[in-house]
Amino acid sequence: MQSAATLDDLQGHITGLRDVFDVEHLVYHSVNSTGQQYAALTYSPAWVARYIEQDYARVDPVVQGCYRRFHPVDWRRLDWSGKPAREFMGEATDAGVGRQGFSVPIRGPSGQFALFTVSDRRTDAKWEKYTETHVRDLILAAHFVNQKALEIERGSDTAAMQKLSPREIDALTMLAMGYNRAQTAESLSISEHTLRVYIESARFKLGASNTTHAVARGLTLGLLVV
Amino acid sequence: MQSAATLDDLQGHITGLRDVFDVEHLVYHSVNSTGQQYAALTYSPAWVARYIEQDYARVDPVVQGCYRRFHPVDWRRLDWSGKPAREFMGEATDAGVGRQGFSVPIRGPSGQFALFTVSDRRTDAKWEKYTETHVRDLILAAHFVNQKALEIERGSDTAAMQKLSPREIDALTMLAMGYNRAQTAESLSISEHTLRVYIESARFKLGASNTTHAVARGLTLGLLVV
DNA sequence: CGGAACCTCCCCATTTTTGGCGAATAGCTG
DNA sequence: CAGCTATTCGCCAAAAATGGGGAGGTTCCG
Repeated sequence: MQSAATLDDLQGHITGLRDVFDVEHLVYHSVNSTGQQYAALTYSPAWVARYIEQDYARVDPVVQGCYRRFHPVDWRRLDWSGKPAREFMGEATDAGVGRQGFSVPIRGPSGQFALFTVSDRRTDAKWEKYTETHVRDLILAAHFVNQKALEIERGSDTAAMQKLSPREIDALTMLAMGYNRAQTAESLSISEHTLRVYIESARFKLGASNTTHAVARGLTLGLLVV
Repeated sequence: MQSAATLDDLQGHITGLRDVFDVEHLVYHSVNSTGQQYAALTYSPAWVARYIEQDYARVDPVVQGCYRRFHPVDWRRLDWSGKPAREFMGEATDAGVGRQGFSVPIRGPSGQFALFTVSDRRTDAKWEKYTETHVRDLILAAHFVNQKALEIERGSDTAAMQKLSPREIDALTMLAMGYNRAQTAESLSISEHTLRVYIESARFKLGASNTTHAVARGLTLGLLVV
């Protein structure tokens, strides 16, 4: 695997940027459409292991909050109410994660989602000032790091990217909008059987086992615009 | 509709930024998960009408290319081969769209996708230089404009954002991965009947007419992480 | 403490989707 | 021009999903 070397490069960027940005921790975490995820970060390995083992991503307000948000966000503006979230925060601070944090969500095609985060223990006032003056640079740094990260896996999913024919896209798009076969066929003015051919060829191209899977893959691969 | 006023604001930002960036045309175009789209741009109304009427988004290499790309991209690096693309380019240049262009794709939660574009008629050499020196500012401007754009529709889809229960997410996620009901139920260690309850309640919450629709909505709303 | 939301289990009838056969026309590309 | 892909049509039987009922337990928030 030559990806090991470049993942190290990414880690190098991360630690380098931490010093540049003068923060305690800096994290880049990415999940692509195939579920593969990798991260480069400065947290302790113990905390990372714990986080994965406990599947804390499901609880972590930073992940949950950023996943449905466009703008970069200060951790204080997230929803920390709820028992699991509060417990999580307790453990996190014990593990050395700063109480202050700022995260930039990044989205790519194929449903890729990444998070670029800085965290620290400054006081509220200082942190406020810090984020204000660094938002722009943090956004650009997030783009930069994500770019580097994408270079690691380039080739693997670009090559596998299948193209769908216009009719196949039409078909899957309507199915994704909730139409069933009969309605879709009527809308496209074709026989239901013809529609089946499209669905099946799309399924084949996408390596999907059924219609729902095909639609899901079409969406996450960015082939459909619903 | 009070959105008319703010859409004018957006248009104001666009024309303002065009002068700041010293380009012929500047375009912001956004599509959200519900299919609503709006744009603020400096192209001629005739060209815009033509574009919509002909559904050129399906052909336009800028749209198609950026939709499956993360990085900002120079138009020259896109794939202009293929008959429809070449015809489209001919019409576009006739309509006053510059031959040079640079587009920044922007993605938000809920499947939102927007495109921030500058276009001009500079020579290749000058354009090369121009983009090199302005990438950073263009990225930031794209974020800024998108932020303004999101403010227009804020409230409409934030309020409608339904939460799914953990089990509902589990269920839809596995279905999106291609598992059928039997396999999904087994994976989740529950009876198939129980699984149905989740699927149905998720369908209800999402206003979906069938499983495929529910999965599609879950994905485009950013509720599922496949 | 009481309501709300979540998780879990079951049956029957009907509708919808899928699997497995095959085949013809048109258009673009090498 | 040959070859490939896209588009379009059909039938039958099996498998899967949906609709419409009902019911008991836990957990959490106000």
